[in-house]
Amino acid sequence: MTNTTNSIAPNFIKTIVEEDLRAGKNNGRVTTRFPPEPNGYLHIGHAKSICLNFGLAREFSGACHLRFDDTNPIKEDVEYVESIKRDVRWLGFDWGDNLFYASDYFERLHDYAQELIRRDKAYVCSLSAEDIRAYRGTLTEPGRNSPYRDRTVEENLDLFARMRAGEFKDGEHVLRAKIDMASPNVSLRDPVIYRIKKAAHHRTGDAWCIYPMYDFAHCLSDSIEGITHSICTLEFENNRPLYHWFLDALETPCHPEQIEFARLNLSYTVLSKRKLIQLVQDKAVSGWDDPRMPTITGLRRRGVPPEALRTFCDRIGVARADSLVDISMLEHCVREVLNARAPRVMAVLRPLKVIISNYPEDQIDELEAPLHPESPEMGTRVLPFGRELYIERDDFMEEPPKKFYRLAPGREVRLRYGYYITCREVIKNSLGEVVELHCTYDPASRGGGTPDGRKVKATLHWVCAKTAKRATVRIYDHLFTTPNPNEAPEGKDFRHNLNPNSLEILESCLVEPHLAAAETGSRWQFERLGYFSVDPVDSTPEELIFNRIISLRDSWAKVQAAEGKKV
RNA sequence: UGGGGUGUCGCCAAGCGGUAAGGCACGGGUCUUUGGAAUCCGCACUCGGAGGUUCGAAUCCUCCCACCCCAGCCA
Repeated sequence: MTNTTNSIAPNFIKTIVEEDLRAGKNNGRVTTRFPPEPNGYLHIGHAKSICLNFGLAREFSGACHLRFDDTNPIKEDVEYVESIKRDVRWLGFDWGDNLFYASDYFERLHDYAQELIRRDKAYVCSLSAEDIRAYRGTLTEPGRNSPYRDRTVEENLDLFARMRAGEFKDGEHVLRAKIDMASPNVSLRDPVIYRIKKAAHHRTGDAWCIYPMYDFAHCLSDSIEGITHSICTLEFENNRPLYHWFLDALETPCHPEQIEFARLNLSYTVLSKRKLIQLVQDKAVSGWDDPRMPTITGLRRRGVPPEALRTFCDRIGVARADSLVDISMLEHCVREVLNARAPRVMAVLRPLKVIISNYPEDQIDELEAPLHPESPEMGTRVLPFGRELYIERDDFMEEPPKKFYRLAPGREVRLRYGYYITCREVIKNSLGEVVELHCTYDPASRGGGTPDGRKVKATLHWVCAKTAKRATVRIYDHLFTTPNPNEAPEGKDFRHNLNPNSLEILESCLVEPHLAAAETGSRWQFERLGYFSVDPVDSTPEELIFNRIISLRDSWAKVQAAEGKKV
């Protein structure tokens, strides 16, 4: 079940940490960091990294820093830093006092850059962006040295100072590390480490007009913070030699180890900030917190409990092979925690009126029903029963196929925690549509049992017409129709695979009165249907709006699908 | 076609020379006042392929194949 041992599942990174500890490395200290760039909202792929980094720190009594990698002011914004902090906290992790920003190190980073110049390991290059690209060579051909590569230390120092002073326009000069233009690893071909960007930074304002690049800032920030294990995703593997090059070229507080793992891919969705931001901008979704989004904020609004995300991250493991995790794995984790915790109530999404013809006109029977049959300590609620009820349209069929064992003409079923009813008459409108059922009930079956012990095949959920409350229910489906949305036909992109039916809004739902007091964000199981939560943004006590978090497993749907296939 | 990686069940993933864990999915049984839950059973003679080393190989060696990453003044 749930991982209560406070330890993360074994994986190769944990093994490395354990070996380092055994070898006495870093004086037995473990310090990790989660280093997001504040240029978008966090998604479930980040949750994997958060659980790994914070989980490691927790397990080995170390620390995990939250550090914003804010070296590109053009893309970044405080809105994102606030959302990231909120999401990490919501996931259940605490960075304590260890909240940092790469921008806090700008002065020190600048000093390191000057030192690199003094050691003749960096130079100011005045090639245009296009020329730098041309000089870099290709994957199969080496690059050529920049004509500015041999500037003197003094000249470089002077030029770099003037870059900082704002004497040049964007792109006029850059500072480059002097490494090897012939390296088969392209990232070592004199990478740019500082560029001029006359842009206001969300934290440093206009104090700077030169900003460090990732490769330079990241390893040094790690070192400044005393990080022991710098965990990142596989696409940074080519940058690892560079990570070490800077730390070896300078005198730094410590030399962390960079370890890469495979990023998460989830079926039927996309996990890339670029693509997610596109969905938001295109208005394909209502925003970053649209309950269909794989963002942390979207999942939270949907009603997914943070614990489900944690167990999910634990179960998918951490490895180096590219993979596409089946979304059913996530769905299983969500159902697992909700099954244990969500109180049970009844709601009818597509109502069909039922008249109990032998039930007294104005009588309301107040039944008592458990909020969770397997956890009696969760208490009970009062369930009113009257002459006029509503059941789910799908629970009645005039001409039932063999495997359908719900209500049908002449058939007897149980109303959950209510009575046994038998369908006597089907009322239709002029179009031939079923609009009402006349049934009779067995007064001896109150509560759902019967003295003679006779069995019924089905138990239906229902709601009492007189006391039910109207509600809107939003049914969510996968955002994309294909397991890997990135595989689109020629000339199309991932948006081609968007599911046009990912949201269905049902506005004439009826819920039992107990739900009238449902709190914002509270999660419920609507019996036989699924788990639902009160939408934190749009729901009001007068106008209840529920989000379907996830359906219940539905073996009847499987039967139908199988029958459909046979035909 | 340079360099760096990865290939174990439909999907994740353990395994690190001693004869293939676990989870999801799937199929079946039991139980059931949710066609839910719970529970039981089944589900890789085989580890990308071909050779080789060894008493013994998913694990070691050789070659081959497939896929991913890298040519931002993004991270």
